[in-house]
Amino acid sequence: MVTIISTMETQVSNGPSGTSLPNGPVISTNGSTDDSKTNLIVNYLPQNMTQEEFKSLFGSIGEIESCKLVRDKITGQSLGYGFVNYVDPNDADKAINTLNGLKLQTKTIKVSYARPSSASIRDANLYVSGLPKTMSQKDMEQLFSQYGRIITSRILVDQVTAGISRGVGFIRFDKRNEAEEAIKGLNGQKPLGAAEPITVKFANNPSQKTGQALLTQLYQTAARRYTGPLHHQTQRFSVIPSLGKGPDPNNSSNTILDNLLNASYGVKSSPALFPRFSPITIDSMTSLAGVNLTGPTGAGWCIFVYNLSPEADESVLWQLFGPFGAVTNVKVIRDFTTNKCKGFGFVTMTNYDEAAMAIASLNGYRLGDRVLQVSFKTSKQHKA
DNA sequence: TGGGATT
Repeated sequence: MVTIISTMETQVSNGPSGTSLPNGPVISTNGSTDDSKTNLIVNYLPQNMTQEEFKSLFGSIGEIESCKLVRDKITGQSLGYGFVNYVDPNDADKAINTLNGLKLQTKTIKVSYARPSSASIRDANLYVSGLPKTMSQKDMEQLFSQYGRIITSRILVDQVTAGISRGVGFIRFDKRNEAEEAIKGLNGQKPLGAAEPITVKFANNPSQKTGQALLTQLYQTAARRYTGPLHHQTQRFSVIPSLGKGPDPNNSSNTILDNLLNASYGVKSSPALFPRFSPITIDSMTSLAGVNLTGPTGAGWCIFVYNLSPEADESVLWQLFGPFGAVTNVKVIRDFTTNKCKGFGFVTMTNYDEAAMAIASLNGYRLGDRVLQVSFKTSKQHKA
């Protein structure tokens, strides 16, 4: 079996249709609301992200009218995408600008305006095989674009051959009838200069997954939850979040973090540095150091982040901690009058191993001209 | 011959 470690993909602008309108919900003459400027679709969400985490992430931008993580009807498993409808169109715009491209675990999420829901846009995804290995994603799009508007395209590439095309890809059209026309026109045809004909057919639906495949997926999801991130994940993506105003991931000043991550990511946990939560640990820590470790109090593991800049906002914390695992909440503590960050914040993570990995990796991390201090949140019981 | 975009 060949492991897919990366893919190439386009980002098609999905902007709201029509002319610009004043803020707030727009009521049309037939009574339906026009949510084209407030309703977003979010793609490539991590498989284990919950509805609550989803809402927390997008709620950090502004007031949400409604949001939904789409799940499989039968298994309840996340389908990896969801919808967020904001009250204010400005917040929808802000969400696209600040959260599109955010790295969460093994995924890079995509945030764009949702197209109006309609039967005509369903089942418009095509599976293409037999592509010449030299054909780029752009070439493929050019070939298919004569049949309609392309929403996404992707060519699968192989790890061992350093990103060489596997001759297999996907094309999603805006409309199903466009996809049908593309099949009629291109299935069994040789692209210009190609030796072999390509195969074009409708792609399988996620809900058409076999029972066996679902079991495999469930097993892998469960295994990942308990053994920590897979080693190959460090190769798929830079685990160092690329922050617009932060340090350059390619800059050598981050080599300490690089090494820490590369050393840490293949292992299950760092028990010597971060002993697992247990009553004995709490007792000894409390009595010896006058410090209480915060346990998994239903909400998860609370992490204290110190030395943030006055301009820091919630999205910085999402960007820093999101790649390490499930984050349920982030909070920047601000001065009441100036609304500037007071230099610290909190992050809540669901799983101990992921929280420990985030702390081990981000404590001492240089964010701009500041060095972060990151630890489990403690509460001083007795002042020395 | 296979990722995950329409509630």
